[in-house]
Amino acid sequence: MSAASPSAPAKRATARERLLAAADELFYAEGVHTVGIDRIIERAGVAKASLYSSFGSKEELVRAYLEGRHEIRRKRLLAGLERFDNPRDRLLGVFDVLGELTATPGFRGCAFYNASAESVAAGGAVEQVSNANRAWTRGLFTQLAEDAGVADAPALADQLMILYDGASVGARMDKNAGAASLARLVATRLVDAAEK
Amino acid sequence: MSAASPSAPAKRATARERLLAAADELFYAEGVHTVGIDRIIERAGVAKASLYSSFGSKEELVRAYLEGRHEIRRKRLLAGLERFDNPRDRLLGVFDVLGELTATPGFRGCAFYNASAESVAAGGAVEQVSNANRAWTRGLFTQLAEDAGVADAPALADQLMILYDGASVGARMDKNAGAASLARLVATRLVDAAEK
DNA sequence: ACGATACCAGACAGACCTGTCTACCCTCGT
DNA sequence: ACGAGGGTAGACAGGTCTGTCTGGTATCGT
Repeated sequence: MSAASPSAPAKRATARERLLAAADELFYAEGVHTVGIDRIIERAGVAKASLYSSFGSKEELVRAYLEGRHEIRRKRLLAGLERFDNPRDRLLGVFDVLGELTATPGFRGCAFYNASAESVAAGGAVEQVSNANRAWTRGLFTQLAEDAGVADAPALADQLMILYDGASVGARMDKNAGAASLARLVATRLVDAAEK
Repeated sequence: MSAASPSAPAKRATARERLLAAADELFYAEGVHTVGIDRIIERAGVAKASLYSSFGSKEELVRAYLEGRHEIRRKRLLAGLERFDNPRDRLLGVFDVLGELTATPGFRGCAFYNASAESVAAGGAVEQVSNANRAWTRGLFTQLAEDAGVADAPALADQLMILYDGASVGARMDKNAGAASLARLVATRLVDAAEK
């Protein structure tokens, strides 16, 4: 644990990277508010001064954590959608990717909603990144719906957002990884009805 | 309970009641973790000792807060459904009641999910009450679906749960009170498909 | 009248929180 | 060779948190 990576020739990750990795794990698993600075620097094996020289404050670390989550999510979704070879499957494929995500062991719901539920500040970092993340998702649904030849793509996107959010909540609260495939089923009907 | 009228000679609410009322407002508006004991006793106009003699710990106060929310929700839903005179409208009416709720000024999402997002303890009070609340909701959907003559009522209930959760999340995160009526629209299709 | 009960006000302990600061160390690029 | 930058270790300040405890007050049933 304290030793460097066994075979990696590369230098040890920078303090900022280790900090971000530790924050990602702890914040997501236990909540932004519950996890203190000390826990993070301990896991990262980093001095407290490094945290503050890298991020400036806890809130900025939280922002960086959420921005990282957003980026990862974006990449995973886009990469996961590549396996489908037609627009309709790509649109519904969002729910397949969600299904894989909710089935992973550490799944604990949407990082943005969770952070938002804890945050006090109205226009703070959490809200900003959350809004950006949701706008991106809505845009993705809209684009995929358009590609699939749906007449009113934004309207369908709004419906799919509800299903997506609902499946995420269901998977977390009921510990039911099947929620996403159920949402996919419903989504299929909506897409069928909206197509053509 | 028709509450104490402002001019009534009735005695002041008991310390426990005022505590619970203060906890309900503050915990829901700002989060369980963010709001400290001192804030609650100040708003309730109560001594700290009264809180601890009434509830024993903050966690038990949180449990009482959520149990109160569950009870209120149960009553509002059942009362709100009485206006409908046929089973199908009652089933869909759940989304009408949700729509009214999400349109109220202080709406901040599902109290149970919010508390759960903040809580650390795996089998703690929050999880217990949340599970009971979700089980009740699922049972309500199932019963109403059965009343409406749906063949596989539990299956439809699971789908409606996703829509319900999704609308709640959408209303909170996007500050969009229209999410519930959109969910109702989708629910209508599902019910139509499931009927007979 | 009297004791029980419920309550209020606030000091206090001990833990934990964020954020700052000093002091030292190690490894680069030049 | 050497200085700068990035990093470590940890003390410290000033708050806030939960929970306990003492002591005083008001209202009730009997």
